[in-house]
Amino acid sequence: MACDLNAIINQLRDKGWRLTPQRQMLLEALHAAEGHIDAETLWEQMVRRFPTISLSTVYRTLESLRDLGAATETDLGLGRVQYHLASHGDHHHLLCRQCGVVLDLPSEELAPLRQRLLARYGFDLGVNHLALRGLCSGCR
Amino acid sequence: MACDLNAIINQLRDKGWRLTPQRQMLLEALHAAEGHIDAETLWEQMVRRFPTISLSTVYRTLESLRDLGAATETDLGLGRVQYHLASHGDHHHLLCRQCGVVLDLPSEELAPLRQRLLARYGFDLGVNHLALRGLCSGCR
DNA sequence: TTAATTGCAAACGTTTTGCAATGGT
DNA sequence: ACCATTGCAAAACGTTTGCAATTAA
Repeated sequence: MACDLNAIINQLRDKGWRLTPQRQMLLEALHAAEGHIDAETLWEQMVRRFPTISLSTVYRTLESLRDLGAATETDLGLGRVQYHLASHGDHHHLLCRQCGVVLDLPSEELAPLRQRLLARYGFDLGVNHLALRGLCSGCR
Repeated sequence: MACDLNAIINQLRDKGWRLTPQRQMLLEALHAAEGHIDAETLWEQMVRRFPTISLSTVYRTLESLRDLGAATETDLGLGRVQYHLASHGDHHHLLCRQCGVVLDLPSEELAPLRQRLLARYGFDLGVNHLALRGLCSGCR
């Protein structure tokens, strides 16, 4: 909610961020998305209320949010890279190859796999961003 | 080996495929790659022996091999989509976010996770193509 | 005041497409 | 001979960048 966003904004300000109307609106739209959203869709939503905002500003703002740790970037292998607020927490994605729906999967669900990959392959699986493709319950 | 490739070629021919020199060479190069390779790298290898081959032919041939089930397409979230022969078998990919190395992971390693996702989310995880990002043993 | 940020337009890298010419079957 | 396939050039796509103008601090 609002307090959530204000906390994020204050953190960003502490890191020297300038809060422009464009950035404020982008944060609101990103928060309202309540999940992953791509740069162009975000821009389409913002341009309705702020007709002069440019797509490059959206891209640059998302990049900067990512660098500051406030947003997370996920390439699900669809055409466009997805973003969400880091405050949404670590999670992976279940991606239906039929209908395209994207479900969030809590990080903990992959704990056993992480342990196994570490023990057997010395591979330290990331706790975020994974795109697991398959068929959702509706499409099976 | 050769018999492997010939079997594939015969299968494709049965489906009405025309075996052009370009296609034969692409299949050889794809086989020689012994793993994932992207369209442009494939083209760079082929153009040395066949200077007039075009990149669009490589793309179109890979697309057609994919549609016929002879090749598998994997978007690892790197810039370029990767391909390998379907005869290489089902497997997933461990992708190091540091050094970029890609390790193959047998499908069976994900069997427990598949069962769990099916039971808990009704989600039928695919047996192929998964890109699991993390850190390889060398980079940890 | 001044350095960060913006909008625009142009560039980028990968992939796709239209079309006339070529070549397997 | 026929139609799938090819090479070329151009377009499409998502994304990044250079630059002069603007603006939050």
